[in-house]
Amino acid sequence: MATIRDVAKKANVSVATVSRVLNNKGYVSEEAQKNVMAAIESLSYTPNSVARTLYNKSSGMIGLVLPDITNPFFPELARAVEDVAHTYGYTVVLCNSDEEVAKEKKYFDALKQKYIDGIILTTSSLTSKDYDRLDLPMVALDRRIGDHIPTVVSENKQGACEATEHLLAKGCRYLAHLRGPEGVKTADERYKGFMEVVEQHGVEHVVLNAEFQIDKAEAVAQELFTTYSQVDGVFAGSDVTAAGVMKAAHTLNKRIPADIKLIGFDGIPLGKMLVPALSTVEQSIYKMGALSARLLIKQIEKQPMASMYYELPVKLIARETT
Amino acid sequence: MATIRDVAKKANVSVATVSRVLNNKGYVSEEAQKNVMAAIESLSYTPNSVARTLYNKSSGMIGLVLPDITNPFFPELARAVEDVAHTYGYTVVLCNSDEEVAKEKKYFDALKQKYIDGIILTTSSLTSKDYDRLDLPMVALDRRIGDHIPTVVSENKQGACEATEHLLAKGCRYLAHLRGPEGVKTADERYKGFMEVVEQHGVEHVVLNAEFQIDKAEAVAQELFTTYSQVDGVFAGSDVTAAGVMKAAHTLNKRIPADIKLIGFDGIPLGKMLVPALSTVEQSIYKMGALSARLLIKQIEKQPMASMYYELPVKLIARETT
DNA sequence: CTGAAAGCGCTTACAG
DNA sequence: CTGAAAGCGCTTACAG
Repeated sequence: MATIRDVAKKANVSVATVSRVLNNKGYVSEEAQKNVMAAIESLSYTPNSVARTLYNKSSGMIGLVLPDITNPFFPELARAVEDVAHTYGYTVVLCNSDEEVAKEKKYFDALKQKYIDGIILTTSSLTSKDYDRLDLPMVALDRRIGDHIPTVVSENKQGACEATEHLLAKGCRYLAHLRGPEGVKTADERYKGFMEVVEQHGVEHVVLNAEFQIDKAEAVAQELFTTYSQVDGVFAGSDVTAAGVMKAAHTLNKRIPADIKLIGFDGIPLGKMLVPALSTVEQSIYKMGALSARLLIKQIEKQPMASMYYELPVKLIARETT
Repeated sequence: MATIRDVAKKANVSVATVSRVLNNKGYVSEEAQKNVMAAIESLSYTPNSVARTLYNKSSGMIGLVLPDITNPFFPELARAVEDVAHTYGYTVVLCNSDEEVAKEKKYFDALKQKYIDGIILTTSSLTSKDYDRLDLPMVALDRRIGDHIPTVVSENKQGACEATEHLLAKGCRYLAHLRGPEGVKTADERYKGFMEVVEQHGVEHVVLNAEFQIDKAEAVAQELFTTYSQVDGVFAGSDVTAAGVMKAAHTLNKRIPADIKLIGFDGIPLGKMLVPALSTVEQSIYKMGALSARLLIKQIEKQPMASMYYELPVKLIARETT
């Protein structure tokens, strides 16, 4: 591959002026400019980005740290991040942390070493201080890490309220909520929304923990339907959880929506594929990812951010399970 | 961050000997070694990988180019690639090409610029020559690009034969195949397997193109069930296709498996979540990804490869739809 | 407007 | 066994 030296030689100028035209910085005579352009063209030269990175301490790469790309919530998020990054000329490094502290730290070290420009976090295994120590532009996506880190989440509580109201509107009188893991902010918010509505309406209810996992959800739902046979409406903490509920209902010969109404949360593609199609509270997953990427790039490029905290609206989608 | 200079100063040696202990290369006296180690420790020094990359022309990064991470076949593949890469100390750059020539080329330029060490391709928009010109270690995953590029695929034809035989064994007498896009090797192979079995058994059949897309599959299946009401067995070219078939059956009040038996292909998590659970031909997706990554790293590190072509076995999983 | 030089943080012949 | 020096391919003060 041609280097800046080759171009300089061919254009009969110094490497400094080649660099100047490359970066559009400093004075360059029209003639020099023309010669350099021609030389670049004829050598089909492209500047070596590693050399640039070494000097500038900026790599044009951003890290996307998530628990597991295999979880159906993340591919769309990753896609959005990558799309935005790509249009702004950034490259995305993918990191599956499995929420393990050691793995996350190892990734951070490696990324920092590579002069990564910033990181989007959908995990929060480490403490707020650990993240601060990184001293890197960051965005917290679907998580909250601290007030000083720009954050993008959905209106989880609001969505949970709407889902619960929806079940009541459909005539349910005994509600169950299969919540996500305690301590995970999104799960906690959804739980709060559910509780607020059932308490306000004084409706009977039961809450069980399904950890956002399908197998766990299926097992918990089996138990639920056996122990609380009066339950006629289920708010699942996620669409994957809801899929588990549907399997359990099927095994126990409970009909959805005839015997039990069911609504999920997330709006992942899965919901549409299920039969009957799953009612859900749809998050703007792509928008969340795209916004995070834009916020990160703004930080990197030292542009002002309008706000440090974005809560994106959710949308109730009534399909066939309610 | 501390540099090699700082370490050298602190250890009272030259940067050359620090580099020697860092790389475990060349002679270093025990004492020097000890001093350097201590200095590294006390400064918590880690070598700057960008500087290393610049000199070595090797970045420790590999590119994963796929059409769209949002397609449920790819997350597990990406996860496997990332896991293996990570254990060997490599970092993965994610690229969604949408099968667009221009995008793919742009990615390649950017990756090459960054001294990427190798690329795993699950796309094949460009010509074989374009790939050769890259002059980079490569592996073709779930695609075939050329004989000189190591390739990892599944036994697609064999799996299709088994799926078709399975439908026949379950008593089906009029089979339909909803195939994937023509020209895509995996889809073609599955089609061939289907045809081989139906012709051999002289069983009535019809083939329609569903492009591996759920909406398309649903529409095509609706048409299928209306036009060919005798069809009692469907081999869907992918699990996503099968999900579309299930939706169409539901709308038209065809019962699965009572009226129509259905089997998919891929073994993605979706299949287990459907009700009834989807019978399918399971590919070892994770293994394919892991093997590709290992093959790529072998090439990068100039180790011998046992073979240029790997066809991994598939497994028929009879669940509730047959 | 332009070039020589130093520097980004490493590695590796080359002498000694 | 060790260090001074050149070089990987850029960028940017600094003189002129």
